[in-house]
Parts: sequence; structure tokens; C-alpha cells
Amino acid sequence: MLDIKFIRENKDIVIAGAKKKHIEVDVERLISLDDKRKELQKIIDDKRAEQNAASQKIVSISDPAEKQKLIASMAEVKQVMQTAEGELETIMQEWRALMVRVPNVPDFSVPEGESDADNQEVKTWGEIPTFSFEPKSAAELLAMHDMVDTERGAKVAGFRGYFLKNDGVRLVWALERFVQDRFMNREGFEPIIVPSLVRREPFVGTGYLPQSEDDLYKTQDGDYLAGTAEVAMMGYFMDEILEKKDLPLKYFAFSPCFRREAGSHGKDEKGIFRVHEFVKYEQVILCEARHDESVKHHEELTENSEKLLQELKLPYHVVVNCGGDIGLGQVKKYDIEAWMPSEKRYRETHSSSYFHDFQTRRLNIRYRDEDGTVKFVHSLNNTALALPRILAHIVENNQEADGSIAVPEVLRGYIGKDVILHTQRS
RNA sequence: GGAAGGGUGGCUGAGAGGUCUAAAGCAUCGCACUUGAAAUGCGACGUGGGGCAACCCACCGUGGGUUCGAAUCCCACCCCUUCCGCCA
Repeated sequence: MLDIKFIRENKDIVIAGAKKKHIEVDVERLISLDDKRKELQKIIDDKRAEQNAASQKIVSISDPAEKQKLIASMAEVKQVMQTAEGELETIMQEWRALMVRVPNVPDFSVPEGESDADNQEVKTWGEIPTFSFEPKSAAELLAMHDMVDTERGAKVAGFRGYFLKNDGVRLVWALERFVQDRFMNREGFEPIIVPSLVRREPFVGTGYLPQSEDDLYKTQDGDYLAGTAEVAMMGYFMDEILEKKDLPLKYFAFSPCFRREAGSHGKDEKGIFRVHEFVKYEQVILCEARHDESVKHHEELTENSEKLLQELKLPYHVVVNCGGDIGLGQVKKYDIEAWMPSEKRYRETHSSSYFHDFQTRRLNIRYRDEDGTVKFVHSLNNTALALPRILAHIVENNQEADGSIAVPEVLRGYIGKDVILHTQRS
């Protein structure tokens, strides 16, 4: 959520920002509602002041007749106030509905565009592998090695269900220990395991609700299953005032993740690339409210993930997402996408965003500055590692002509072998 | 799921229709005393909104209600704690 004052003072910037993100919201309407809001609030404040003054007086009047007279006159004040309050409530309903739909203003460096097709490549790393044979898809390779069973997955868990098996599990567990080792103690990140079953407020606070209800699983108790640890991690500090000396706060957060993938039928139907249920290690940073701090940490978060891909020797590129492909709250977003040989294109492994105070304003997470003023902190997040998705990139990029898969060097110590042989099964 | 007890400022906690503009203590900050620190004394000390300002308004879990007036009474809900039940 943006500050209404900011919206009023920077109307044109806000409108242009919404347009860049391809989000429809009537900012003019919001401002005229806000004018009305201020007007009614003034009336109510004045009447209440009158009432407060009379209240004091009533106590001190000893003559019963005079006292009754004043009390009776206050009944009229009450009437006026109730009418104004009723009007205000009506206006506020629409005001609030509009406020939560006003998007954060994207950074100047965010390119124009409608969809992920318009994202701009800002960096590439690694050499795209060449094969003397037609590379198999991850789905084929994983099935071939009995690393994943999607047929029984569907039987048991429904569409996009899966069982991970054998070397599929070994690789996932190796990757978990690999990423844990990289983040534990080394980069100033505090490890934390967060809930996936989360109440509504943190979803609204992080900007997932109210507009993405369809993307979330909901329980009969009114809770939701989070699609990322970001939701609970940000909720952790809801309604708190932090100390500046404690900033930046950096977290290496783990959680199971659940996504309905509504509207993505037909996409990535095979394999384990797009599933309803997975696990993810997520980086979250809360820092002081300065643009340059946010930018600095955003680059840091992105680099952290790049290093992992470099160690895994997966060729990747970084794209800066265009206006139409970033969410309501984000100022800027990089997607990191690793090469997928069977598709001859890069596919997303990481998503790195910063929000300024968009999330923390909704969540009411603040800190006290040196001069004693209270400010909303800035928030950022990026994937550390999402599993099992990256298995797809690993098996495809490391496949041999006979279907064997070379284990990335950094994982060999964890998994205890150098290669997953096609012939190993009888 | 059953029963009981609770939710008040950064923390502890008083407060039971009007003087609550929320006691007191702790913590924090400033000053004094001190070689320095501790201790002590004095003072400051919540958040948000409106106003050039004096000042005004709101906020005691949330939302309604009663009343001229609600932290206080009524209703609903949310959350927490303890015990029982269930359970990895």
C-alpha cells in the first residue's frame, strides 16, 4: 500500500506507474473520495471536541435543571456526528478497496512491456551446452531413472502430483544440504523455518490478497496455504517497531509451498517443473528506509542466488522484469532463469524483488531512526533454492548420450557418486 | 473438541460510567552530583490524523450496541494462557 499523502502529492507518477504495470485503478476517484474523507473527518473531530468539552462541564454543574439542559443539547450534537460517521463509513469502504489496489510505482529502470516476453536480459553466465544427440527433456530423464513418478503422483495427489524417488530424492537432499551450507553462518543470514499455514492478514500485508484469492489454497478455518515463505516471514514482524541498530535483518527461510496454479493449465504439464506442492529456501531482508539501501540489498540477494547457479555450473541469464510482469507491490524484479536444453530457452529458477515500504506499510512494520522518528522499513526477497524444480535444469544440462547424468561437482560429496548411470537399474 | 482465565503504551501493571488528557514501576534519553561508573535527584519520554500556530481529534485485542459521555456496561468475533481430550 502506498501512503495516501504520497498518492495525493504524486498523482501523475502513481497513475503512470499503474499504467506501466498494466493495472487498472481509478486514482482520480480515490483522491476525490479522500477529499470527502478529510472534510467529514474535520466535521466529526470538531463535534467530538464540542462533546468532550460539554462532558467535562456536565460533571461540574451542580444545578440539576441546568445539567439536564446541557445533556439534552448534546443529543443534537450526537445526531450530527452520527450522520457524518455514517457517510464517512460509506466513503471509507470504497476508499479502502481502492487503496489496496493502487500498485507500487515501478523503478525507472523497469522496461515497458506487457508480459514476460518483454523482459530484458541484463546478464548472461555460463556456456550453453551443445549436444551431439537430441537432448531429452527433464520429464523423460527423471522417469527413465525412476527419480520421479508422476503417474502414481496423479493417482494419489491429483493433477501435478508427484512422488520423488531414489536418486531424485538423493539429489534433492544433496541440494538442500548444499544450499544450507552456503547460507548457514556465511552470509549473515539467520536460518528460520516458517509456517506455511498462515492467517489472512499476512497475505494481505505482503500483497497477495485480496487480488489473488484464486491462486491460494484455503482451509475450512479460513487460513491459507502459503506459496512462499515470504508471507510468514514478513508476518513475523507485523505491528512491531524495530530498532535501527538491528537492521538490516536477513533471513534464510525454509517452508513447504503450495500453489494452485490456477490459470496455468496446459503449461508445463509434464514433470516436476510446475507443481502444486514443493519446498523452498527463501531469502528475506528488512532494511532501513532508503532507496539506495534497497537497491544494494537487491543486488546482493540476486548475487547470492547467482553464486549457487555458478557453483552448480548451470548456465543462466538474469532478466529485469517489464512493467506488465511485476506484481502490485514490487518496485523492481529480476528473474534468474537457467538454461533448459530440451526447450532451448531459459526457465525461471529464482525471483528477486524489492518493495520499498509497500509491504511494511500494510503489515505495520516500522523502526525507530536515530532522530527518534518512526519509519516503515523496506523489504526485499529472493529465492535461495526451490525444490524439486531445479532438478529439471540439473538433469537436462548434465545428460549424456546414453541417458546417464553427471552429478554436479559440488553435490558429489553429498550424494556419494559422480554419475547417475542409465544402466544402473536392472 | 470441552472447561477456566486473560488481551491496557517498548516491558510489567493499576484502572470497574464523567477529574483517564491512562497511575506506578522498569527500560530509554537529557541534566545535576561524581575522577569515571554505579547509586541518587530533577526533567523528558507512545502512535497516527488535522492545523501557520495555540491547539484539536482518534487509538486500552477487533467490530457493533447502550449512553449526553465507555478502557470501564451489553453482544459478536479474533487472539493468547492453563487444564482435560486427541495427536507426530
